[in-house]
Order: sequence, then C-alpha cells, then structure tokens
Amino acid sequence: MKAKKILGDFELYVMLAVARLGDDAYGGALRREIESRTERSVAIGALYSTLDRLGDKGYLSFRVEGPESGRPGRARKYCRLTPAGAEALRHSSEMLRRMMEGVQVGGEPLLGQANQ
Amino acid sequence: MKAKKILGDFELYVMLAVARLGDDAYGGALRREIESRTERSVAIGALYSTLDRLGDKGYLSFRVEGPESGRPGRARKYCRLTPAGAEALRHSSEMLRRMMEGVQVGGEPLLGQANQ
DNA sequence: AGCACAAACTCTACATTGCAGAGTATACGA
DNA sequence: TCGTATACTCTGCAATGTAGAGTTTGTGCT
Repeated sequence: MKAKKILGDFELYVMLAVARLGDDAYGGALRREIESRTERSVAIGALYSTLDRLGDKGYLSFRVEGPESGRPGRARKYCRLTPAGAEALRHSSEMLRRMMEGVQVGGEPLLGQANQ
Repeated sequence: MKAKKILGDFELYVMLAVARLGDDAYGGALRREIESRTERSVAIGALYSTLDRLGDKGYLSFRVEGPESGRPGRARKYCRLTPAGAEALRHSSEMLRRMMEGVQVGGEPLLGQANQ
C-alpha cells in the first residue's frame, strides 16, 4: 500500500480556505473564512502553526506585504498553494469523496442527493 | 463561537467506514474497506486505538461476537454508530461540504460538477 | 491430545498535529 | 508620543495518528 500522506483535518480546512480566498489569503482572513463557514472556532496559534507546517511541507508559499492602504498594523503574510499543495488538496478531497460517496446514516444519505 | 468538536481525519475515515459497513463493521473489515477505497495504508494500531477513542467519546458502541461459522481465530468486536456518533458524523461531513463547496484549484473545481 | 496455523484484538512507545493564549511588532490618528 | 487596532511569533501542552510486536482463541490435521 503506497500511502500518500493525507492532510489532517485542520490542515485541510486551512488549505481549502487558502484555495477559496486566492490573493486575499492571509491569517486574519483565513480565520474569518473558516469561522464563518463552519461553526468551528479557530485558535490563533492553531492557525499560524498550521500555516508554518504546511509551508515546511512545501504546500504553501508566502509573500509578506506591508500595509498597503491606510490600514493600521503590521504587514500581512499572504499565502498561496504551491503545485504540490494543489495536488495534496485534490488528493485528500478525492479520498474523502470516495469514502463519503453513497454512505447513509440513519436512513438518510450523508450528502445531498446531488452528490453521487 | 460555539465550536462543536470536529472529528480528526482518520477518525472521520473510520466513522464513514462503520456507517457504510453496517452490521459487518469490525476491525479487519474496516481496515480493508479504508485501504481499498483510498490509497491510504491503515496501521493496525491506528485503527484499534481510534476505535477505542471513538468509543470513549460515546460515538461508537461495541458487541463482541464469537466465531460464528467455521472461521478460525478469536471473537470479533463489531461496532456501530451511536446516535451521538451519527450526529457527529453528519456534522463533520456538513462542515467539510461547506468548506469544499465551490472551491477551485488551478481553474478546476475541486469536486465534480454534480457537487454544488 | 498436541501442534501448526490463521484471525483478531491488545499494548506500549513515540511522532505529528491541533489548541490556547500571552507576547511582540508595526502602523495610524489624536 | 500615546492609545488603539491589526497581525504575526513563541512556547507549552493536549489530542490524534503511526507502528509493530505480542497475546488470545479458534480450526483442522496427525
């Protein structure tokens, strides 16, 4: 069994948020994105240490950009998916889709009828 | 932010496999199910310690059933979702669906066109 | 009965990932 | 220059995931 590494649950959330936000993906925005879409609270430390780890794995790259407009505060560290990151994200999502596909819980399909 | 706890990645895989296998969900079958659907190898210890932890959280219940047919070996420990487990599974899946919905990676939608 | 074999679970140790919050840096505006 | 807002860093610890050797228990053969 070959066993490509699979993203942890929070790592996956972060990668998805980065993919969705595109050029606006930096700490605070990622946090708000995850908190608003899910009912999950995002600890500040969890977020940044996960970003670092994803960077170490080569899944994310960063560019630091000083306060552009009249915004207060220090520079933002924007991030984006690397090709390896995009691949890892696709792979994790696909494995998950395969596992969820057709599963029923208490007679109800787990995913909406549109999904498989 | 309320923050219901979310299942870890491997926990989610196990719960999904239990839901799918229904009355045939025991260690070996779960392992084969996960390994065959994904390309992820499942360590024996990972599986059983995860099952235990899910039991501790009240998400799974167990029944031990001695070798029924002419099968060799010791008794199997079958497991099934409790109501709390079913709820946790639905919740984790739904949060994931919300995060994945509409996300594009490299111009391609992450999920097939049928999905959202 | 005694033994090899197979299936299945248990146990222990450790690695990775996630959580929490205090701390530091930097910029704006009064 | 001081208070406030934004944003990232750091450190310690908790939870989850990995790995594989070990034990239990039944079958079937001799």
